[in-house]
Amino acid sequence: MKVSTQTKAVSNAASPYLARKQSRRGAVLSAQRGHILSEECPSQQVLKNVTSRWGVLVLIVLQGGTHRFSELRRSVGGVSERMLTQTLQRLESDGLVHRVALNVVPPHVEYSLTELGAEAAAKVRSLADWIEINLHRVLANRQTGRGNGTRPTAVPVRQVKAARSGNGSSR
Amino acid sequence: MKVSTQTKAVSNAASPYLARKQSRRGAVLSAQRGHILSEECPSQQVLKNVTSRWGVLVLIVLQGGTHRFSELRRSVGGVSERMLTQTLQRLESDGLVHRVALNVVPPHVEYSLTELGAEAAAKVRSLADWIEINLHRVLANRQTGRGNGTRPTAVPVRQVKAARSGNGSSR
DNA sequence: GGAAGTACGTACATGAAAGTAAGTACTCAA
DNA sequence: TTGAGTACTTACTTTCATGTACGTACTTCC
Repeated sequence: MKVSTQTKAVSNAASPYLARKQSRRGAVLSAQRGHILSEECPSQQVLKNVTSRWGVLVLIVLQGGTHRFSELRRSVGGVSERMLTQTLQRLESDGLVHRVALNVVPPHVEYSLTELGAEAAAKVRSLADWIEINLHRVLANRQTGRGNGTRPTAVPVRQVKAARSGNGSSR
Repeated sequence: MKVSTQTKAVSNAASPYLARKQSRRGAVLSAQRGHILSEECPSQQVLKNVTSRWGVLVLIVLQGGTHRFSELRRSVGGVSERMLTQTLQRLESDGLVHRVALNVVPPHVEYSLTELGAEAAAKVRSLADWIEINLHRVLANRQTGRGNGTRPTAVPVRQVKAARSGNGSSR
């Protein structure tokens, strides 16, 4: 019953999407790039885990070094224990986070980034940094109320007979 | 509460989260970084728009140049018209995407990245590229079934009396 | 002359993500 | 002796994202 196919259904077919990319980078990348754009490509799942609401924040915090579960909970702000657990488990199963449970009675678990995780975290943080730095530019845009100016609500055009859209505009 | 503070509640208070970061970067960044980690910081909303399932893909496609709505729909693979519209509108209101509607009868609308959007798209793509290139490493991890090895399901420790967790582990 | 294409808007349905609350087995400080 | 802290799990609920379907005002293709 709805096994939350999240972390599942990926382990089997680990083939068609792993096309060798290093062969002729640059060219292929901008031309076809059929991987992440095609649905059901496992990379979309990884992307989701990494860019999920809490995933991003956890990766950023862990960039600062090893943290205990409760430290993470306090650092992130707003996470519920349930969500933090789930996020960490997904990141762990993707090999981005390393978990070490000390076998003591008041539970003590330490989380840190793996090599893989450190690389991903760097990318994620780069994005986050950009957003924080440019936030004012984005907010400025929102206030000027773009997004509904030219929008014609329905199709109010009436006497403007078609202009034959026979131009390739792009590509 | 529960005003669906999503797209709202951002326009007014555009202040406490816009702390000047450029002043003493590096240092502050790794030390406090209170912005994206604190809930209700508008940057989380921007992050969500940019890293949403379709947001990422649209940005990547638009990096290839101007596209019409229908071109985007075909390029992305799996998007419904509704979702594409919504995604584009959010990106537009964030000032990342520019929309030009030609006033002709078979509707013709062109979407392109703004300067701001191009910067964001570069970051996003960097992440996406990393994921595609390292996908095999992640998938390899999943198959070895990490994530439940050391996990003690409940609290099976019994005779291991507390080891005084009085260490600062990190930070 | 009916079908398909265009770029949406809107209503409804579903499924996934997230929150809430409680339980666990034990320790330590008050 | 009560309360808080630890690192979770499980069950249940709510919120949100997304999908599906249909309408539109017109044109072009078959």
